[in-house]
Amino acid sequence: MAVTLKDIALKAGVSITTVSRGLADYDDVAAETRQQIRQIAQELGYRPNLLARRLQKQRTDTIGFILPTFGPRFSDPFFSEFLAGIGNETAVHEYDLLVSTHAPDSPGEQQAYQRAAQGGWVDGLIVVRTREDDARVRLLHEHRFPFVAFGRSCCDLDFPYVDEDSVAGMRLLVQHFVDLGHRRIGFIAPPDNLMFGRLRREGFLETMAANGLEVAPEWLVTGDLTQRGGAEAVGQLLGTGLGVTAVIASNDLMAIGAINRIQQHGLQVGRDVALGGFDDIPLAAYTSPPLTTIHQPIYEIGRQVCAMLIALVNGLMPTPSHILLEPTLIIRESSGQPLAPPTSS
Amino acid sequence: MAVTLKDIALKAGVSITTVSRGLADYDDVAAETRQQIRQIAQELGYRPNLLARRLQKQRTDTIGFILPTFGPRFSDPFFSEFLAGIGNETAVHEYDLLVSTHAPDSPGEQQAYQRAAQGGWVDGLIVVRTREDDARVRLLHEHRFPFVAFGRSCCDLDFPYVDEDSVAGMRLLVQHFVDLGHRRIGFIAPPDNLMFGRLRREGFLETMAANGLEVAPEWLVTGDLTQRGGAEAVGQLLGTGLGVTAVIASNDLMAIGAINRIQQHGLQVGRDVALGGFDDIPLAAYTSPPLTTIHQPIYEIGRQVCAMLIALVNGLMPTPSHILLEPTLIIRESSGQPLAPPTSS
DNA sequence: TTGAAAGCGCTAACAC
DNA sequence: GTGTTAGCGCTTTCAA
Repeated sequence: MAVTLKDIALKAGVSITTVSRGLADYDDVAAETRQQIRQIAQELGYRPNLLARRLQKQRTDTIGFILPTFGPRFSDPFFSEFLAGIGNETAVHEYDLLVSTHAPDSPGEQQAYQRAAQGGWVDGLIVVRTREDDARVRLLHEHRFPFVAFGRSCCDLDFPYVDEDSVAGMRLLVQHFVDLGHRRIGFIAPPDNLMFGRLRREGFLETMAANGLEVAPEWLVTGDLTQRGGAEAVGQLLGTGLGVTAVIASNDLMAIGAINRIQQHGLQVGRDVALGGFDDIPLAAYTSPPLTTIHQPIYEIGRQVCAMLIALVNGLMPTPSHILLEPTLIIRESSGQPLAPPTSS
Repeated sequence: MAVTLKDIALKAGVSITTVSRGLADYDDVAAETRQQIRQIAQELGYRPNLLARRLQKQRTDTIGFILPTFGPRFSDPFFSEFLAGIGNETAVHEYDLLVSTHAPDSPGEQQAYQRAAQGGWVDGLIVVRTREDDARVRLLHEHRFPFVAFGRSCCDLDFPYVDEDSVAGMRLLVQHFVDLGHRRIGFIAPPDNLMFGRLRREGFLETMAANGLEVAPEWLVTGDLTQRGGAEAVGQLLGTGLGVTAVIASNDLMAIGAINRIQQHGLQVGRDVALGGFDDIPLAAYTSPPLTTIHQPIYEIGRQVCAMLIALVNGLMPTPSHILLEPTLIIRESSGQPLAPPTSS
């Protein structure tokens, strides 16, 4: 079927070894022979069998990315942006990228990481959406399998990561709303087991406290990071007449869901309710009203994580190996105008 | 390093073959031996080396997906949705998914397909965004390499595909605007070399003609399918005072860019200008105003294409092998209310 | 400068 | 039931 070294060797009347060396630009093969070998390889349309080569070389030039997905789909623009970063970086280094999806903390996920770490068909892994105590991180660390994480985790372990400073980001966002005059601010929190979930929640509470503001327990609702989750959460926040004047969603996707639901309540985002998101996904600028949010260079993070990993599998410990990015506040219309000072009634 | 069959064989005092068979549940190995083998494998934490297995079996249980990207990134929600479909389907069949990105019609792309078709490290390929005369399709067809396309192409070749009926979709959309009373309709066309580009354009022109409506050449602007492209195109359409009352963007991403630009012109989408998109990406329902568009079950298409491909690499010609999906019209607010009949001045 | 031989880790035909 | 042998396609000592 496919053309192999053997075919070329036969046709050229030399040994397989020589062909191999000729094509690999070894310096110890006669220029003439090399010439001829190349010629024939060209004619026959030879392509090396990568599996064979990889088996022999014991490296795959492939990195793996196992996407944690809730539910049957992972159509999260955040990941799509992140994946773009990884994908382009792998391309630059002529690596392949193996993608698969598994529900977080599922047996399937566990197994996938096992397979990856020991099956020898990827050289390294990218771990995203770290959990507070992350079995994946522990597993890979234990096997000394190369990986780079987006997000911190398991604080007792040392491993390379890139992370955004969630606490700082949330501080910017909350302070923005406080400065606009808001005192009663609702928070759509991420699931608590996610590392960034805990940090964003902390950032929120911390900044509220720093401003001497109370947070009633009912103002804190957890959402599942999807649009639907955001809609439901904001529904809870609005439905019961809690009287919050602003809502912070802990990611843009939930914020987008929230916009929709708020409008269904007959309210206008940015006028009746101020709203903020987090991530600055590409579409955040195109919602209506455009979303005030915290910018993360998602694409860039993907690129960087991937570059670090490739360095790592090549035996170079990337420096620095712990990167913490400073987020920035992007003010758009969803956060509205400064509130009139409350009438003293 | 990694535990191999040999290690187990040594420890169990049997041959490598027996171990292999024991673990593979062959029926011709003594229950007792099998028991012991499994036991030891377990203890040692054995994981089969997939490369070796694949090299031997001459199949990789991996399918490839080469994403055509303009520019350095591919953060297109359409693809992210599509990828979700593929990803989940591969998972169901326990296949791996290899993803890479290349600029359309670039040498890199060409090479990637060559490698894939002959490098033996994927069993089949998914081709998307078919071009009218598609080098990729020709190449794969020529090599008899298994692939399934999303989109038709090269009409002289027979290959399995799933496609949406672009002409029918555009007909629905245009007719909707005509029925609302619009007569001067601008069109943001897709690049013409894309198969669906030609078809959507045809659908537009055809339906306009069927309604006896002129299309001034200036009402046709080509965009590059991105938000920015949509914004620029609509800018052209509005800036020169062409007086179109409605604009149809040939995909949602451009429509979203258009919304933005229209607002910058001080106009309101759905009131001053009617706007339509195409694809119904998940965010189309969340723009402001929500987007009237043509629905394609993107996730489902991804799933289906992938399922067909997996059937194909397993030697089953999928039936039917040509699927044409009927799109549906989703009316949201961006297309606005019926126009008042023009005053007869 | 070239070839023979071994081996990467696994599976499978064939013998015993 | 189990072992021997061969081989997937390639790279890489080691001799010639």
